[in-house]
Amino acid sequence: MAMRAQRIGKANPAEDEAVYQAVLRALLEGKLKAGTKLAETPLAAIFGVSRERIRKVLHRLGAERRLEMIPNRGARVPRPTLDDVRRVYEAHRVLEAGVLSQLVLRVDDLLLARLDAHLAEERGAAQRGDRAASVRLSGAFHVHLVEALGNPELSRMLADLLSRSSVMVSVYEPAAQSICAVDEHGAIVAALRDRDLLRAIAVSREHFLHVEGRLRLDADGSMPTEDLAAVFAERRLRGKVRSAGS
Amino acid sequence: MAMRAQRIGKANPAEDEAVYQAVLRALLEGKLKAGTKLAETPLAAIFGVSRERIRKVLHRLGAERRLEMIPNRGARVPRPTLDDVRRVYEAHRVLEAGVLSQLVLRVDDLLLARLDAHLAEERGAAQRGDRAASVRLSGAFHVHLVEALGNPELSRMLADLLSRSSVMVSVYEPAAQSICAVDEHGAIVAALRDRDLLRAIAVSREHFLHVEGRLRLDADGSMPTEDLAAVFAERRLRGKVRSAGS
DNA sequence: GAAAGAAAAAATGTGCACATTTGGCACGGC
DNA sequence: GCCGTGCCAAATGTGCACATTTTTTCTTTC
Repeated sequence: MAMRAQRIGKANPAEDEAVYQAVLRALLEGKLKAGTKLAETPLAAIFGVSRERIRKVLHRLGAERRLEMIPNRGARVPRPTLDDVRRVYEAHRVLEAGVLSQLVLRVDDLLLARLDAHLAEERGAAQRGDRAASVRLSGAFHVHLVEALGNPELSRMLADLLSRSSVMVSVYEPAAQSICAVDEHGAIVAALRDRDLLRAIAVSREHFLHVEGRLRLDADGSMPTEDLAAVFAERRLRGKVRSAGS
Repeated sequence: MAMRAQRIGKANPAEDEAVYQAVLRALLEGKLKAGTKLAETPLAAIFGVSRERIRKVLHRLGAERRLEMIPNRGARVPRPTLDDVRRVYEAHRVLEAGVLSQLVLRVDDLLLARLDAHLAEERGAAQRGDRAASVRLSGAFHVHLVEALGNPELSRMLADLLSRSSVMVSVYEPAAQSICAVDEHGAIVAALRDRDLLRAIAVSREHFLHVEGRLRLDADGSMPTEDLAAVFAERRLRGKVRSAGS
């Protein structure tokens, strides 16, 4: 050893993931407003990692359609149109209808019991007025439905749609994050219990249309950019910003 | 100038896509058998491009789940288990059920006419004994169904599943590529014409189960590797293999 | 004064050199 | 004879320097 002083940031296999998670969480939490430019150099300075690492993460997020990549022009937080959001919602609706059609063939008491337990949790959170838990559980209900099929492909497809729609919703539903009504979830479970596929699909469809109906275009004029350093302030890696040239 | 001799291949924006398409087509055509190691250095030599470019393409294919990436160990053509294939088929089945549930609400004469025309094409190909056309049209039927919804999200999800399943099928259904029976497709259209969702879903489900039933595990012992240079022989870029260090 | 052009600045894309990790192979001990 | 240990070769991962493209800004001209 003693061959080299200190290597600032070589071979840190977990760093990619850390940066990825940081940006992703900022996106999911709505900290990054639509239209924000995510330049490589500033981000590298903010996180204290090399530009190549930022670059890799940005392209990965672009491949996942979470960022809009334009060749030679970098990454931006997408500014979805209302139609874009509707399409994602419709995809979710269609996927859930398919899931129900499969699920109705294999409902058993165990599954129904689990769903009932989840509904109870949701009701509890709603009665407590715990908004954060309500939002979380509300999304989790649909995840539960898919995972009951035990098909990773389908679970991943839904997770993709969910995370993208939650990002989009932050544009169009600024203050009040969408909460699915517990009763509507209960109606889906009830239809499943009766093995009534047509009713389950109809209820699920109504449910989604109900949520979609709440979307508003008003927040479209949200400020396009902001201060990136502030957004990632507490997420910076390595404590300091690297010797940083100067 | 004269600062540097000749820059072999800098700034060739279409090269990424060319390599990507070449590897992807080799995968779809079954030229690359399951388990084949795709090392960066040999591929770079074969295509006559830099290793970074190969690297980027390989990682992209990995993100699309078309290659299996293991950190520090490179890329391999995935060796799907029979369960993996079944899961992809099930996902396709579930997605189509959802599509039908949406489609049944908006069938019109134009859509029915288009589907009928497609069925006629399929029958024609079958009667002519044109196997290649049959396979192509058979897959296209399901694409038609999704695209009737006009939702790019859903179309992309299906395209992903289709391309992955066709790769997988090449492992488990070596000689006879799966051809959907035209009659079964016709039954789906008939159910749509009657606006009978339950029947449409049931028929579609039967159809997929029928195709799945044909899968065989026999080809699992397919030779794990092969000669990469031969596979990509006609796809090489730049004619020659680069001045190559000397 | 405004529009068009050119030069400069900034940001993205790429090849290369090198670090790191992995896998194989030989050697030696039990 | 077999297993553990340690080196060696090969393949992957990463930072950096530089090329290219884009954007900004300053200058010039009508």
